[in-house]
Amino acid sequence: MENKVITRFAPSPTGFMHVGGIRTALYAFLWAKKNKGTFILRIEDTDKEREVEGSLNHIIESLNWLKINWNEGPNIGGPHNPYLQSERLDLYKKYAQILIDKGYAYPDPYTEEQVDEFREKAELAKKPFLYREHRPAKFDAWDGTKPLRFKTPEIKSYKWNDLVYGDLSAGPEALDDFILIKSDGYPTYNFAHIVDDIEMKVTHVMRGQEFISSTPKFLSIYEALDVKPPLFATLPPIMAPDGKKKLGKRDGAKDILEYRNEGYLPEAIVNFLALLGWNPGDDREIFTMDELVEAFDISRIGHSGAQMNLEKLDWINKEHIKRLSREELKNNIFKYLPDDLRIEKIIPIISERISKWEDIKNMVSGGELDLFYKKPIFSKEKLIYKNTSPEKIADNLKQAINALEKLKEKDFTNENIKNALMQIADKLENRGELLHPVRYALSGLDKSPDPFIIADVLGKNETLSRLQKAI
RNA sequence: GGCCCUAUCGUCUAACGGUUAGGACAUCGGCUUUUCAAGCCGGCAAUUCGGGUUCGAUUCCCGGUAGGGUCACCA
Repeated sequence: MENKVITRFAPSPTGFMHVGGIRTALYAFLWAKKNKGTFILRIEDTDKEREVEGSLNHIIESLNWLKINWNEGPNIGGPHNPYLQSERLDLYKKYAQILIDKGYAYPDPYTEEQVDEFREKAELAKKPFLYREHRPAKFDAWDGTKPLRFKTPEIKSYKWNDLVYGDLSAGPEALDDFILIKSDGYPTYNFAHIVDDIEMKVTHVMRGQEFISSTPKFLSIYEALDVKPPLFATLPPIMAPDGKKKLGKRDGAKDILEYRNEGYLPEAIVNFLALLGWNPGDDREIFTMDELVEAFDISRIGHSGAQMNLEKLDWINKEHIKRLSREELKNNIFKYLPDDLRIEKIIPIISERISKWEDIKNMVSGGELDLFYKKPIFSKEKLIYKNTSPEKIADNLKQAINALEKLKEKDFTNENIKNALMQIADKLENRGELLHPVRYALSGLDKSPDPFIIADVLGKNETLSRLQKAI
């Protein structure tokens, strides 16, 4: 099993998850699954300043909801315990010592203020800030109170291969003596993630485009440690709705769990995000998770940023709703109804009209379902179909009542009602002379489901009573 | 400012030198029909610009333009 694929998703617990992070997690997950490999969840909690309480649970809940399941990680453990970086500090110290021994790390002698000054100077001169230009001539021993910096072995240009972007390169200004261990004893991302990826034997690293420019730093660390780097797969950014910049929390990137609250199916979110930056190479658009695993391929990940398209998400969600079993539909729908007495009959009305569960709320209060929960209020004028006379309409309604009365209670079904009414309607000049007033009498709405299903749902008594009232 | 990445319908994208530039969402129109929704059929709609290379460029190269990223004791 030397070639086993191992991927990881390594969020920091600094708040909720949004689509960007989820998509990265999804791709790493899909790639591991496709190759029957391992998907690791690792928590990069090395910045205690930015840490947000409850984030870890939130991350776990979000991924669980979407069924992006990890083989190793917090709360389930694994061969590389623990999976919280804050609990792996000894390991980073060990690797830091290796670098110190090799002469590739040294304590930063400056104060933070001094470094800030260097930075401001560089900014003023419109030059990139490079700490290494201020690298001290000789180094003290590291006592742990100062930040430990990497001593870049060789300042050069890097070229490397990326599974998505192909050949990438960066100039020497991408290389610097960055901090390995902070003065608080915690490692930086730049260092910790490399140590962990080595220890956890990660084979494919997937992450956003924003890391391209720091890849030379990572490569120089791998070189200094004399370890072969993993394969890199860089993901294109997800853009804010205006398409102008990378989507971030500030641009309205939502907590992924909000989509759950609004009534999106996890399968739809996964499907949507999979297609945002990747395509299967054919015309398929609707995928289950298993189908995604099957179809996914790194080589078909795109290079350019993609904008969130909520309308498409609605459509995808709708398609997934269509594919639900009756039982699954019922389980999702009943929560939104005032009572579940009529749920069996109402399901078809709902399922073809909504794109997400939350839409049912609007159907119940003031929408197409309202008529089942209270008596309709209707106007005489609207009962009239086009130019038909009121007398004629009343007569038609009477015929309808007569026909429906003949139906036994248990035969009072959508189909039988339709047959009975259509028989009358077909004799008229216009079916609408009967069907419109019936529909309107039953619903009191300009827009509603068809009269047959309404009558079916209402039942015989209520149907006749409403028709009688209309006359 | 340096370095890096990107550029096909409004949006997501396909076409990896030769296609009437394809699909999907959205939109518009028609059919169906008692209204709405759904469904079916159809329309509109794109290769950022300028140079090359080539018999031939959406596709390869160079440049412009535009957008994005990055230059932290954040990840």
